[in-house]
Amino acid sequence: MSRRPTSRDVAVAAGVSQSTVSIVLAGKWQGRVSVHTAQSVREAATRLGYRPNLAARNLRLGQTRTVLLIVPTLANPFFGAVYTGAARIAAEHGFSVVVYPWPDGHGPARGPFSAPHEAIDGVLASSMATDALTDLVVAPGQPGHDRAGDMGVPLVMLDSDPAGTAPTVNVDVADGMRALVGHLAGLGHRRLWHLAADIDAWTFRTRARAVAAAVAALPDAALVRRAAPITVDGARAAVRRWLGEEGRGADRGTALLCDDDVMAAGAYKAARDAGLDIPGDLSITGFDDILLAEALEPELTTVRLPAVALGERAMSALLELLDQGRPRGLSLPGDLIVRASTAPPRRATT
Amino acid sequence: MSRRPTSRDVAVAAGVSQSTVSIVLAGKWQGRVSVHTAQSVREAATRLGYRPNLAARNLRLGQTRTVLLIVPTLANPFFGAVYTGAARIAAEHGFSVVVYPWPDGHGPARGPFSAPHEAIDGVLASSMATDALTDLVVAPGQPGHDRAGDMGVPLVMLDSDPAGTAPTVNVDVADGMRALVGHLAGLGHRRLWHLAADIDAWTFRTRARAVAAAVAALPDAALVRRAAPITVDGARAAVRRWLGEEGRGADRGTALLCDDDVMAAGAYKAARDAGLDIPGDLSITGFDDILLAEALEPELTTVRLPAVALGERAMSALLELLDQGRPRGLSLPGDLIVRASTAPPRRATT
DNA sequence: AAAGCCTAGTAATACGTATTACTACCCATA
DNA sequence: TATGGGTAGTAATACGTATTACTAGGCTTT
Repeated sequence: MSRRPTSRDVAVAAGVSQSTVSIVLAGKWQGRVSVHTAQSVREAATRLGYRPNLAARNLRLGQTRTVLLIVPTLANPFFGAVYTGAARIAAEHGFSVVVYPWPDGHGPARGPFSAPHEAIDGVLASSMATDALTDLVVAPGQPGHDRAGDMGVPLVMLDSDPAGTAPTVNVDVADGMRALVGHLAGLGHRRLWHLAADIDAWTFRTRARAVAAAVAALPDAALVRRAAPITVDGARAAVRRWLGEEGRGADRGTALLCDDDVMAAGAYKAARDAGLDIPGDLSITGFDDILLAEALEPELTTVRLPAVALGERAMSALLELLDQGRPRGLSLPGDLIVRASTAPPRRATT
Repeated sequence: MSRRPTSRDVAVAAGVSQSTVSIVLAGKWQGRVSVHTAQSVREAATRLGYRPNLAARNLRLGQTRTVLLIVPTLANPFFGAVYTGAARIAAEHGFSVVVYPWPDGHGPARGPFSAPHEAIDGVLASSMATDALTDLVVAPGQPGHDRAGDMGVPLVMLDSDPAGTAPTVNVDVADGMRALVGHLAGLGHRRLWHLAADIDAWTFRTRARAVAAAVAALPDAALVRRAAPITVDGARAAVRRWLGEEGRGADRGTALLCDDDVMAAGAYKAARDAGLDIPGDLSITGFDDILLAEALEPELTTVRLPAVALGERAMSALLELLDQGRPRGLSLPGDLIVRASTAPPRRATT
């Protein structure tokens, strides 16, 4: 018999009923089964190499104790840190976390959604476009599509629009951007460029608005924004064009705020290609503080996001949600990390 | 009734039996159900917002059409690329891939293994220590522990020891290292250092052996090896000590081979700390060709691993295994990518 | 008209587990 | 001897699906 052993096989081997096996292996046999019998059941289970069938258990219990963490990409280690935090809290409560990289990055789903999102008890979704999330929870075109989170499994969103129906655990990206602008302004920069991610997600919209507001609040400061893909090459090409078109005049920005560290790496390349010194000719800032930030030369001034804490708090919120609670959304602060990629502009513009 | 609707609810709503619902929604109703009835079943399902319970389906079918990809870490984007390849092939066959970052990196498990590895049809495991894999498939101390892959779910290993019982899909890391040594030797280097990962996994043992053999085959060449953690800081500290102890004499290596790109980033830092020019005073090489390699300044000479292809081939092998086939292990070549971090040694040592 | 076939479904069942309700037995007490 | 209570288990059941075997009724063929 090469068939995988079931609890009934164990029962036969131990000379007891299947119920007894279940009770013993669940550890709930105190006062219901004799020590001797319990021992022989465990022995039989070990001997047969029995492991419970999770599909059956899930069906019976109506839960899987598994949570799906949806991330836009695995190319950015930021989400690995989010996972770490979520997994730690989950483990404390007997839950597992499994990662599902969204097929289309930050964007909405194209084609059928194939993730096993029904065999799970809840979903954590990070930094996704809004459309993607409603598609996730309820198939488009079906009733409830406008009520994401009311149907399907409980959902907690990370780094997403707090105005949605699902609880959100956020990084205060607006404050982070304000800190960067404040830092640059303090150094004397007045002509700022913002290289924005070309993704319609809350987190990026918020960054753009925060930068605009912060610069607007400065006297005699100017801001120009351009969009680019969140890749080294995409950012590099965008900045190269930018410098080619406007780089000659006195109009050129003296500081470049990038929407994330990966884009900053591309900006470094483009600046070097154009013969600009960093930070002498151009100060550059990132966002996230991933590994890359410190590896760049000069080391990148950026905002460190509490990725691990983000994962922890999100998981806690989801557990509360599973427990019929009503978690409040919250927002964690980031930290301005000043390194070597920012300096006073060589020639003051005031 | 806020209970989630079942196929029986749909049946009642459509005025048919549950079997009919199941048949219609599975799309197998050709010639068994009238067009009119099929239509009303689908309409009822949509109206109720019915979605099948996967636990029940999995139990009934005895399969989940889900594969677990176990990776040592999400901090290294290499594994994101492996995922991409695996997911593509899986999707073509109606499978989903879910990622499980091993709690202890490349190493064996500590404490109970909490991954949902039973609710899946197969496992892909990448770059893990051997002990970790046997623990995964069969709990330690149980029969079959020495026959990983014979019990439990089918397993395909990536970047792992081909001598194991599970089929392996590998990168030819030995050839990659030989190419790097050959490149450096061609530039005139004779005193080589190898900064090795302090992990007891096949992939790193193989790299070390390949470097040793390649250097041994060179006339009048010398090699020194040290181990370090696979982190920027770990590598940086190791190289700092190394340069401090041996860096003064003529004994110092003129080229430093690092076991992966992340370690190379740490080596950059240490070299800069010591006032060494790269590649003038010290050539440095990496391995993997992750994003970081091109972002470093100077850009890193490394070996590009076909991560996406690796994931694709591994998934294909697993599907074959699930189909009762006997896939042969295979090994994909890497590509030497020469960038700016390697150059002839400033003063020849011969 | 009898026999067979096609159409359009349905009833019954099994997957493997966890749990609830029950029972048989033994012993102590009245 | 009857009653009650504790001990050590077991029988039965439900979770929701997919599938197999079956049936009722109408139609065609000989």
